[in-house]
Amino acid sequence: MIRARFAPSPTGYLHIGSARTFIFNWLYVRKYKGTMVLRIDDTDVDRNTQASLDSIFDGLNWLALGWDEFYRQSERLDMHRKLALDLLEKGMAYRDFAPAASDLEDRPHGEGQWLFNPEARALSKAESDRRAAAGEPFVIRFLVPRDSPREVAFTDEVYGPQSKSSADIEDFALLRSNGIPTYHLASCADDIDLRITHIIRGQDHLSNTFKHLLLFDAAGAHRPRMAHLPLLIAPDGSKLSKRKHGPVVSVTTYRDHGFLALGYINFLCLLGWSPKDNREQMTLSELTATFGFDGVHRSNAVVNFSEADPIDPKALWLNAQHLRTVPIETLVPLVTQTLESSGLAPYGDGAFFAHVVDTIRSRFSTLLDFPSKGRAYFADDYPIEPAALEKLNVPGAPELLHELAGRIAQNPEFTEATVEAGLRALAAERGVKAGVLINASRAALTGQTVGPSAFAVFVCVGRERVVQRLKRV
RNA sequence: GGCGCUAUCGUCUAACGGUUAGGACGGAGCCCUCUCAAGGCUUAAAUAGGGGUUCGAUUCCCCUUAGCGCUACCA
Repeated sequence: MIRARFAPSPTGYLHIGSARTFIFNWLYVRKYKGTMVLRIDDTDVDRNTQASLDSIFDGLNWLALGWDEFYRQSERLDMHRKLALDLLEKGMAYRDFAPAASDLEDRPHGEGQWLFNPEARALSKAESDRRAAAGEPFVIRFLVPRDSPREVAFTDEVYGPQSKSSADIEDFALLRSNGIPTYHLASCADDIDLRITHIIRGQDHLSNTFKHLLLFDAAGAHRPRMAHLPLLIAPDGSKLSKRKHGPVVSVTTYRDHGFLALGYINFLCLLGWSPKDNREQMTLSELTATFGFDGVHRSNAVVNFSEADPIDPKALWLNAQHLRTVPIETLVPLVTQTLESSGLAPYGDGAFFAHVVDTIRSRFSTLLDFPSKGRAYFADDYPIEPAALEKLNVPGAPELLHELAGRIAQNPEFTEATVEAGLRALAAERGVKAGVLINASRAALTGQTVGPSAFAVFVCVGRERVVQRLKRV
């Protein structure tokens, strides 16, 4: 039974790379009918914020993939501490009474010096106990085997065989002097306790894995399988960061730009993973069925955004593909919601509205296009574009449109076919090219020169409004 | 500095030693057409550099270069 976890820390909003990590975990778990654990890694009390936590849920809820179990590390600190204390007791960890390096420059960079503090390691148990009892602050460090260095090795599901000499691993901290566990301790203790079988996370943790393996071994626990994912980076090759790149890296940016969750998920999956058969647009079940570590890359992928456009063009294209292919009943509520947040509302009954959405979606890319480009279908106060005005200002056009309005009002039938027949007949009678009248109609009905077939537009605008709009030209 | 990871069109990627190095986005052009999309067709665009191994390297090995990660009492 597979158990995987997504473990964000609430120290910034949910960013695009984290979202992809979550998605890959989810896909893998669903594929093998396992359990998805969401765990909030909130051990850094100074940097945790409620806003970050909200942002994580905001993003995750929008993705709507869900999870099976939920935990917060801050509620499990005693269990983490117990592991550190056990290791101390067994002599696999030691107290370091040296004060924390306050800034980067203070950190030892000399030959071999960065690995550990020899004095602290050499401290006798009695002396260590005495100083601790006297109330002197200390940090508990893992005692990395150093006298007889050994190779710490594992096979990463993505990066293959990995190995590092324990001589190159520093005595990392387990428990801070304030009693709060570090990330390494909390993460491993929880992974053990939650019986995590697969750790799927960013490649930035690849080097940390050696430390974690040492911890798993020391605790006498089973090592989970490891799968590291290539990082998502900015066009200039730098790491995605809030400070440097702003909200473009936030998941909610895509939501707020009118993306379908599926479009976004699909796009993210194609960053660092490939189904290898040239498929691009895929449904969630196709992704679930196809996903595997063998298709995951080892090199970082660039999210192609710019200051002018925060959205990767390929993401936009993919979203457009999904926008025109998702089941219409899935799309209708989303469009309704989008219209409502723009102060608009569906026009006509459910079936009519669905027909309109279905007709106009084929040239839209995001949900935001419905209230903007599609405004004329849901409101009477739509703007008339200059190009549309030109179509209306063709000599004789207004009279023809008025006449057309009259005939449509007279005709009991109102379908694409009847409208087309009527319009073409009128054009023929007056010796005008049908195209002129068609284009003028679209301009009058939508204020735009672009859009669906004009006859489809007539039907989507609806008879009443068609007559109104043609007459007021 | 140490350790680790990575390197194919501008971007996402395919090619598990033998291909005219393929697809997609974006760009350019054409077709279709009542407009605009969509769709179809065409086109420009890549194996970081240098050594090996091999009959033959994008592919395997080494070096260089570049990028990234870890090297915190951050995660």
